[in-house]
Amino acid sequence: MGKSAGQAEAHRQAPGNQPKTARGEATRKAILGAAERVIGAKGYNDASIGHITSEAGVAQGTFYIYFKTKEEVFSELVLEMGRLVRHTIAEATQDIENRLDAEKAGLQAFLEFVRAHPDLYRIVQEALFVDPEAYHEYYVTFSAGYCSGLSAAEKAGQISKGDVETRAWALMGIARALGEQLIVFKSEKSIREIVDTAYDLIANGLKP
Amino acid sequence: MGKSAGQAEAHRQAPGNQPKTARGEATRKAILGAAERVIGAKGYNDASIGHITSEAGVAQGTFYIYFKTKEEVFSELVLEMGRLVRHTIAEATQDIENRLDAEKAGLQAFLEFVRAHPDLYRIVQEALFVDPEAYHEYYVTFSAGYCSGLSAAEKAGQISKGDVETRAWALMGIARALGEQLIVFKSEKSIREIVDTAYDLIANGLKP
DNA sequence: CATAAACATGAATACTGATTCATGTTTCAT
DNA sequence: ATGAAACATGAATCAGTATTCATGTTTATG
Repeated sequence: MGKSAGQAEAHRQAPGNQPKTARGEATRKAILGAAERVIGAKGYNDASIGHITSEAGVAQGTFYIYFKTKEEVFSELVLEMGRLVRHTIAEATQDIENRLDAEKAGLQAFLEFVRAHPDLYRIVQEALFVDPEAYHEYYVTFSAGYCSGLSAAEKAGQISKGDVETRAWALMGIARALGEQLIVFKSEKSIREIVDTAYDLIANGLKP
Repeated sequence: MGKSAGQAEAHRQAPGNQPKTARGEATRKAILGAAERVIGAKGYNDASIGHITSEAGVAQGTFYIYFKTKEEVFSELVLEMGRLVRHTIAEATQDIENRLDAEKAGLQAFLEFVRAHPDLYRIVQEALFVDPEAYHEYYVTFSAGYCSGLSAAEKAGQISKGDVETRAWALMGIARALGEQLIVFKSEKSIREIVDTAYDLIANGLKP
């Protein structure tokens, strides 16, 4: 059907333009990286195309060769962030049999990721206002994975019974809040300490 | 020293202008209420002063009699929200001796509040980008109260030992995520169900 | 090399929306 | 009642910035 369909990753809307040479590829990457830094630092609205292109070292018009609108780079950033986080956590937990251990390793990987990419983190938060659809996709996808993991663990008797969906949201909420404490509130605690405390809460609860 | 200092509530920066008659008071309230609805619905950036004043039924210039800038109404909304939430939770938990019971009642009150005021909820989220200082104050104040509550409970042997600060953030994270699930992701679960599941997690953890 | 496609430029366009201001109207104290 | 302060108006100002476009430059390819 028609022209060859480019890479394997298919999304909604046609992107502004896929680069067709190495030069184009590099420029597009430069713009995307600049957008990540600038939007992460100043927020979506204060990050002008001018800022982004000058950070990328290209002219203003060049932006529109690769992205249809300002919102489009933003969406792409959010999507990329989602893939990256899922990949990071999956990798950190892939050969851990026990769910509780996986929970701990996953939380640690997440917090380390967040500390390493504070910009991307803020971008996801801002997506709720700039691109609600992307925000939804981010969390829904995440939640779905979480739910099936919890179901399996429940069946295997590794964790107690309980509504998996609510539990998934609660656990995501813990991770998110601890990540936020780390980067927005600049906590100086070590990730190790945080994870140990959180794990104890997740595994055993507060009961004496 | 100088003129009488108005009401008891002192904040940073001088406000645009405190009204001095009943008429002014009413107008100011109308604008604040309109701002809550409009900003809550459209977000900070898409909510223009024109929208807000027309929703309030006053002329555009009237806005600036009571608020110095657009950001100032926003700040005020965030501050108000903080007081309201704390008040709601304090009231719901005031004569509960046991910390775990208080946790449950507090979560329930919070979720009910959030469901009743979805606009105010989104506004606090957006504060991270529009007015980081107000955002900080919101969560830091909250966290401080939480920490002292947990410390006391720990000393009284009502809950197990553990770093109170991390625990406080984790618990706030649970509440926030469940609130978000409720209004942003339009969950249809009853608050009762959610609270029961979350309470079990908080009290007993996931261990089988 | 030649030539078309891809890529790059940055000035010009177009529009939005916060804030100001000169001018009324209402309220209050005397 | 009357002058001053408080309140209200909405058109005009002013600035920022997303997007377009006419014009070059580079790259791939026969």
